[in-house]
Amino acid sequence: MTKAAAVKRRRAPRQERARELFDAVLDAAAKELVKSGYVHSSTNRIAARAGVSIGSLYQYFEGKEAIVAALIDRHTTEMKALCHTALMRAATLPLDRAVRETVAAIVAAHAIEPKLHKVLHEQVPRVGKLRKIDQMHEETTAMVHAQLRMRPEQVTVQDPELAANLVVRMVDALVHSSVDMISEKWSKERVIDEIVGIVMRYLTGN
Amino acid sequence: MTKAAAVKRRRAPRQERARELFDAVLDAAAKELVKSGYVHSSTNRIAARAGVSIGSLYQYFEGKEAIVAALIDRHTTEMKALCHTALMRAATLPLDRAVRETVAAIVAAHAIEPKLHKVLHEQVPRVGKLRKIDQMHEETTAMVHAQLRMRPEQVTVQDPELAANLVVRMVDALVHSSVDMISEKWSKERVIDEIVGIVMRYLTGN
DNA sequence: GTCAAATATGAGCGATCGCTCACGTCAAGA
DNA sequence: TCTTGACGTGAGCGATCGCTCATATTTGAC
Repeated sequence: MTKAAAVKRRRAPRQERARELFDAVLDAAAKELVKSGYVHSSTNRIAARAGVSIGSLYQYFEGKEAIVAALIDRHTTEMKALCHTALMRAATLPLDRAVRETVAAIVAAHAIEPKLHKVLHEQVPRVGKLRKIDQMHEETTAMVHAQLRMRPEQVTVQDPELAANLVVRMVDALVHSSVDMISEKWSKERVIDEIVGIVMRYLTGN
Repeated sequence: MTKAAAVKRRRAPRQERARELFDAVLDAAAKELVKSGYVHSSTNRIAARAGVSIGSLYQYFEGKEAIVAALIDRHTTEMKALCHTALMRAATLPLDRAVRETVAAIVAAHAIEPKLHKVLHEQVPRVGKLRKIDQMHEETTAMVHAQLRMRPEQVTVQDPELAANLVVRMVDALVHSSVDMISEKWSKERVIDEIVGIVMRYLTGN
C-alpha cells in the first residue's frame, strides 16, 4: 500500500486552471478530513470529491500526507495572520486591554473552522509539520517576550522569556479548552474574563 | 478494508493463558504505536509482534480501534491513580505545598512513558474514548473543586468550579508542554516553580 | 481417562489502498 | 496554423489491509 518513499518530483501549478485544481483538492481534503478523519480519508475519495482525476491529484501532491501538510500550511498561515495582527494592535494598548483583546481575537480565530482546526492540529506530528508549528510558536513567543520587556513597570515576572513561553502555551491550551467549556455552563465573555485574569495575575505578580 | 461495523461478540479471557495473550497484545500494540503511529500500525503486525496468531487477536478484540481503546483504558487508569493519589495527599498540606507536590507528581507521571502517552492522547477522539477521558477530567476537577472550597480563606476566586476546570486543563497543558521545555533551556524545578506560581497567583488572587 | 468447552492457529478472501502510466486535451508562442 | 509542453484523465497493478473460519490443541470438571 505504502511506497517506501515519495521521490518523484511533482509539478508546480503554472496556469490558472492548475491553481484552481490545486485549491479544489485542498478544499476537498478539508471536507473529507472533517467528515471521516485522517485514517478513513483516501486520496481516491479526495480526488473524487474535488471532481478531478486521481492522476491530476498526483501531479501536484506526493500523497495523502503531503495534502494534509499543504492544508496545514494554508490554515496555519491564516491563523498566524489573525493572531499576530491582534498582537501588533495590542502593543499600543494598556496591558489589561492588550491581554483581553488578544485573547478575544484568538478565541474568535478558533471559532471559524473549529472542526478542521482540530483535525489538522492532531495530524501535525505525523506529516512533519512540527517545525513549521514550532516556528510559529517561537515567533509568537518572541513577540510576547518583546511586549513583556516593554512594560517592566507592570510585568514583574522574573524571567520574561520563560513567562512568554508559558503564557503562549497556556493561552493556546485554554482557548482550545474554551471551545468545550463555552456554551456548556459559562458564557464566552465569562471564560475570556477568567483567562485574562489568570494571565494578568501571573504577569503583574501578587 | 474496513467492515461496516464490528458486531460479533468477542470472548472474554477466563483462563490465565488467555489473560497473558490479552496483555501481550496490548503490550505489542503499545510498542507498535510508539514505533509507527496509529496509521501505520496494523492488526497483523501487532499480532506478529505479540507472538500470537491473528486469529487469537480477533477473539479478544474487535479490531485496531478496540485495541487502542483498551490500551487507553489501561493507561488512563494508571495515570488517574497516580494523579488522584497525589491530590488526596495534598489535602492535608498547606496550599502552596499542596499545589507544588501535585504538579510535581503529575510531571513525574508524564515522564514514565511520554511517547506512548502522546500517541494515545492523540487517538482518544478516534476510538470513542472521549467520554472516559472527559469523565476522568470531571472527577479530577471535582476533587480540585472540593479542595478549593475547603480553603476559602486563601482561595479567593469568584467561581471555584470554573476555576477548578481552568486549573485542571491549564496544568494538564503546561505539564505536556514541559516535556518539550525541560532540558532545553530551563530545569525541571524551574518550570515546576513557574507553573506553581501561575496557579497560586490565580487562586489566591492579587 | 473422557469429553466438552475454552483457547489457539494461520491460510487466505474480498476490499481497499496508494499510486503509475499511457494517452487525450488545452493553451500559447512562432 | 502548427508545435510544444503543460495539463488532465482513469483503468488498473501490486501491496496491504481487516477479518473469518475450518481446524488443532489445551484445560479442567467429572
